[in-house]
Amino acid sequence: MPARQPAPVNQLLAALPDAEGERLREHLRAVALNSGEILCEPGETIRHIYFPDDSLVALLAPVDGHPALGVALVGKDGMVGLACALGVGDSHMRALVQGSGSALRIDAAAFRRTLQRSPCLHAALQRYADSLMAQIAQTAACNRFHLVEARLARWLLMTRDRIGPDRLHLTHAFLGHMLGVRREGVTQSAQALKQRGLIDYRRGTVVIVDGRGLEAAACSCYAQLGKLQFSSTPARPSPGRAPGNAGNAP
Amino acid sequence: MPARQPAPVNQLLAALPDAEGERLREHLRAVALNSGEILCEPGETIRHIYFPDDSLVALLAPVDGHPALGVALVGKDGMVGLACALGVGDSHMRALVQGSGSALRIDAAAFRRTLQRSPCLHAALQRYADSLMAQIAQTAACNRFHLVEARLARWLLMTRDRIGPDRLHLTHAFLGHMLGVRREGVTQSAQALKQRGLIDYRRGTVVIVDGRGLEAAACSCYAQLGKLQFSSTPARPSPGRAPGNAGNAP
DNA sequence: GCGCGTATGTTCTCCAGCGCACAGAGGTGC
DNA sequence: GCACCTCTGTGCGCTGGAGAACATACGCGC
Repeated sequence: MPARQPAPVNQLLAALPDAEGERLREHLRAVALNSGEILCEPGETIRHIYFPDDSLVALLAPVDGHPALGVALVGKDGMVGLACALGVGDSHMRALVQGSGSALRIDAAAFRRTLQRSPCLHAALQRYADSLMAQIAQTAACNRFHLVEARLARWLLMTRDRIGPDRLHLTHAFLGHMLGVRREGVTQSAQALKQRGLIDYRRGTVVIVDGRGLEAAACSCYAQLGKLQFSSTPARPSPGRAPGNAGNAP
Repeated sequence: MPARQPAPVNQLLAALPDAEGERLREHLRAVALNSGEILCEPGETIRHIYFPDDSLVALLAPVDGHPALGVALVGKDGMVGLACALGVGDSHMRALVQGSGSALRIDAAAFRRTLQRSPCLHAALQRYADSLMAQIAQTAACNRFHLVEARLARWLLMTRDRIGPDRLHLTHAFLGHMLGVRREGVTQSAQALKQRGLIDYRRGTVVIVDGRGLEAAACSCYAQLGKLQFSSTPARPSPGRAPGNAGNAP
């Protein structure tokens, strides 16, 4: 079947009025992001802003000894380098490509200049900042209270929601880093989900078999965030709020 | 001894130029906040914005069964109701008063109107949003990796940094809610810190005896955030970055 | 179709923190 | 000074996940 046909385009950009969109697009350039690539390190000055299309970027919080913990996912619903939009030059987090794909990139300086003349973009990014904060806060609580299995299910669903297809390219070790647990813990939880027929996997690929079932296995944080995430960045400037899961029909 | 003498005033407001400050102050009204009071519930529309002076507000992330987890502290360095400043009407978090004291309050609608004519305030709030996000992300990682004792030390230090005096009014049970652990766990960790002469406590009051020692007992997240927190909202527009612990001399 | 690197499976011990139940010990109000 | 309530101390057994050390299995490249 032909994947990636619906031309997944970044929702923040898609929602812009023509004039602003045009102005921004002059500086945007399509780039390919490869899984494992690091776009930004904590403490580093932000040089580029990324608007993912079908790529997926994880935001990681650094901790002394440990490998950094995944606190948020940025896909076509968001952007990487938000701090720059908020007037802060340095990033506080590591931005790591979790899913290969394309994104639109813009130089930080050009972005800042353009942003000053783009009230709609500015407003959208502020709303996005709010939703990202909610996502991070929820993740904080989730990491504290929920078991690995539920958190794994949540992360898989969040990944799928942002890239589209049910086939994800992820290893257990990678997921372990995101969730802040050992690789073995991921393997065990994944096995449990597999045995229940919710997912399948094999050497670096995870397939979501039963999305509804996986949602049931995930912690309540998933439903909680689903609501927030999509209502804050509606693709169309229509009045009503979009329902939680749009475009994820089997 | 006369506490609260140095007239602690909210730093976000103090940094405003006269014109903007004046305009905002017309709508601000001093209110007393009492420990345990809830200023905002998740999902609720934000009605008032608070700029704490010597009061202290904790932001909590809600989770299904559990009591909500503390993800950030807002004192004289910040504001409660940030979502409103970002153009979002509803809060995603619970705002719970952790330390009694005074704050300046403004009606959400009036705040929004004033904000449109206050570029400096607007810029400051965007930077604050960024720093708050960093704080929440760090807390997420901290909760995942660090032991209760270190996290307790961090929370106490963060509390002190925002209210000034070394005497904090907190029960073990309350701290347990903030840290997402049992009250007994707090008791044990607090005992350990007490035996090492770092803190003392007794029936709802914690005293920081050895601040430097407590910093050593806290996890690296404290130092990490100290840098971020205070550099992003400097009280004076002087060039250099403020060092981590300013104004906490005994 | 062979070999090697990477991904996954398995087992064991250890421990921080949970849940529960109850025992003091300060304060407050009458 | 008595009753009462809230805060703190302590002792269980239990378990999710950490750490570590392997065994297997898949698949790419040559």
